[in-house]
Amino acid sequence: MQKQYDFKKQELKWRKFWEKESLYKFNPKKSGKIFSIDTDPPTLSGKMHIGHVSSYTHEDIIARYHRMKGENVYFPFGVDCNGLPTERLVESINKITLFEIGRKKFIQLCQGTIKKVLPDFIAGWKRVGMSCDFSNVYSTISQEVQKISQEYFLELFEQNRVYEKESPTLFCPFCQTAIAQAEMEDKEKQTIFNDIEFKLEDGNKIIIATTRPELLASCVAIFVHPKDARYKNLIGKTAIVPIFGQKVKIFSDENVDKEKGTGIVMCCTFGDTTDLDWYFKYNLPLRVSITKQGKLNDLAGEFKGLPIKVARKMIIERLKEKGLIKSQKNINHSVNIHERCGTEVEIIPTRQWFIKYLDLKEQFLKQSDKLNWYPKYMKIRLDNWIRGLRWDWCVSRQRYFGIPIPVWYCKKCSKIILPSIKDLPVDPLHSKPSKKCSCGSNEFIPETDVLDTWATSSLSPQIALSLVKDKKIRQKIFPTSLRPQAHDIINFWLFYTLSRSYLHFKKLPWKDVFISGHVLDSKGEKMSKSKGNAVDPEAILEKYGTDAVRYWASQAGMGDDFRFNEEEIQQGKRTATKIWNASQFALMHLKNYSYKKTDGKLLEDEDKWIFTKLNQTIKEYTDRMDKYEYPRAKEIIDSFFWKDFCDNYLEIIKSRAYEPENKNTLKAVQFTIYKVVLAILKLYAPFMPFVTEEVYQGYFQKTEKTKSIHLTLLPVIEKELNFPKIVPDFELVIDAISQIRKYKSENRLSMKAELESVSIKTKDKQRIKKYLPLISKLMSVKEIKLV
RNA sequence: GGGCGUAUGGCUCAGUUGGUUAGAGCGCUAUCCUCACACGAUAGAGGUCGAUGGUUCGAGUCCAUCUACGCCCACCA
Repeated sequence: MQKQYDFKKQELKWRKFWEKESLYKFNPKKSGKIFSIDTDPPTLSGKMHIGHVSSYTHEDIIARYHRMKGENVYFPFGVDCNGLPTERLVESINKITLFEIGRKKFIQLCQGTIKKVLPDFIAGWKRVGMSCDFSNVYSTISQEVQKISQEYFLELFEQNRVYEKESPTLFCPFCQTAIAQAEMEDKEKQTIFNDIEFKLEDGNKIIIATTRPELLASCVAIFVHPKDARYKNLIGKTAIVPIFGQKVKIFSDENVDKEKGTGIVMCCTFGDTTDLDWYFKYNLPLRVSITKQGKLNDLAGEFKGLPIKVARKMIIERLKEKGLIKSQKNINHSVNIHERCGTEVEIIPTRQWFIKYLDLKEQFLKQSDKLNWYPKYMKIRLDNWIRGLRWDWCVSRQRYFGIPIPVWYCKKCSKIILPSIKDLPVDPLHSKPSKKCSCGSNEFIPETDVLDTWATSSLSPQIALSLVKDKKIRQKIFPTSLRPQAHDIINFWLFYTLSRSYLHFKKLPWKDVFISGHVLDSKGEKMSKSKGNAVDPEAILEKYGTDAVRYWASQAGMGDDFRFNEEEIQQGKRTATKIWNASQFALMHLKNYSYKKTDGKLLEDEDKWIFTKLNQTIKEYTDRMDKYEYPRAKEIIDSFFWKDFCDNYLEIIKSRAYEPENKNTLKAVQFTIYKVVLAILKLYAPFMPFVTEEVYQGYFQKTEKTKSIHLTLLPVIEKELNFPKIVPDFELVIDAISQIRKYKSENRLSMKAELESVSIKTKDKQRIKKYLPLISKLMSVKEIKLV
């Protein structure tokens, strides 16, 4: 008999089988409650990482569980091919830059490259055993999705929720695009804190500390703290900015930190978000001295054209020449960088499109209240984020590869022209409005900006829905039952989807939200390519098999970051092997058995005991799974399978199975094995879909008829097979066996060594009596004395 | 600075509404090649539950304070 379960062969075999049979294809006609999942479309990147493996395993376990509960599971799959990450990928694969080949060619290249890499990319998700409907994968850049995204954009336009405005915007000079608040990250950087001397009109001098002297040309005001005794007399006076000479007023504001620098701060348009606040609060003049390219402009006079960092050096040099730098020190401070490229973010007034939602904070908070959060405490993160919002949602990006903003401007009267819905999707660059402008002009300027990726992925429930043709079913799918996602994008994807759903439907997009954590390295540190501690999922899957890796992943509870742990994967592999081995052994005794329900009446006490234990297991397992507590459910089935079934039940019934005293006792064993093994396989199936399928197909499929274990229903508690009274009696038996095992172990005897006589302690001499023959046979003891 | 979370044997984690000797797996030690499985079995050693104080007849489990770590947000002149 084969002693090793060959996972490699089996996993490939069953993956092919599932795909060929369209096992997970959504069937709108199937009866039963619909369980719909707003699957997170992974961002198209070269390869999946280990974090994907874990979070997608989590949602797949949930999906498989609900499918086996008899629900009609809608589990779509999509890939986010939109925007900057794809541009970057395409550039690196093709070893070109978009500037070299131009917009039109670049977009074509993107589309071509996506086609090429997508199948391999998706294959990763198939490999981890995802039970999505892969027959109908969406891409966020497809024509269909473009239509959806543009249509909802137009809807917001009609609601007066979309506007365009020249406004100070978070801008990435490297990516050449506006970005959203959520796209910023902090980074500690070393810089120089310069104490610079300013002259006052009255001839006095003040010292201002700044890390950004290159912005002197943009200085529009100076601030001190209203309660700073040192500078009370400065308030209201006028200072002269060195080098550039503009005169600026000195104000007082609570936001000034007295302890920082000299306690006097210059306000530039714009150095940071505080400057922005002051700009609006005190209605300060606008003096922009840096360009979108991150260079100084005309306002900077002789420094014009210099990149920010170079200009900083030059201006410091100039100040030094003039003796205006009083001191310098190195400090570490954190700056806002663009999370996609690491460039320091600037605030530059540009014309952008916004979705107006700042007025809806209260409503969003209410929506958050109504949502079922798993785990509960993640809600606070969203609420904090909503409360802290300061900007409307900037949805325009000055990028090439994305969904175009469906807008033209009349060349003559500048009016905004929208396409009609039936013409969507449109690319204003390559098409024209179907009608003349109301002013009579037939010439238009196309909008060249594209939509922010999140403006589209925030419609993921609608996108997923669009794959289903039947309208009635669509109504049942939305709001979806579940949104699974990781905690790092609560402020992005979760928030944006929730807000879009409110704007368009005044509804929650989902009933439940399930948040999963991150995978850390074995030391508990974040994995990253630069650190070199990232684990390659492919190598791990290759080494241990998918079931084993899923076993590891399923130890992470909701919301918890957890460590990569190769030992736990090994444990998963052992479990898969044990399932396979125990099944082979158990099923060996069913060779000439055909399952009959009436055999359930022939049960002996150990059979009744294992059935009762099974029922307890089913109950606890189901309770946990319903609350998305799959790690506990896994432990429950582990313990039942390994301890109760393998270590005890199978040992106890061996003699009955090998040398039965009569037909009935054998039938009872066979009946029990049949039902319990099948139940174990089913309970493990959401976690370890491959090995359970292998065993099911090798035996049970013939009798159960269902095409795959993954389409079967979970075992339920059968009243006629529940004998709670047996359990305490049998605990005595297990205890007695354990005592004899201990005696043999301590005396270095083999477990099969024969003993003349042994004494065991028991709580209840009367009740254990009837089991003494069983114990003595199992443990090869001639006489058992009760103490 | 605001918020959230976590701290239980060497490691990874359970411990539900406070109640008798704190659990599991891995690792470790010893024994057993027991006719499914040595990726196995049996047994054993090993924690007083981050710290301090409090509530209580009784606290890992509630309260307060503190410490360490992680994350989110703000600041970052």
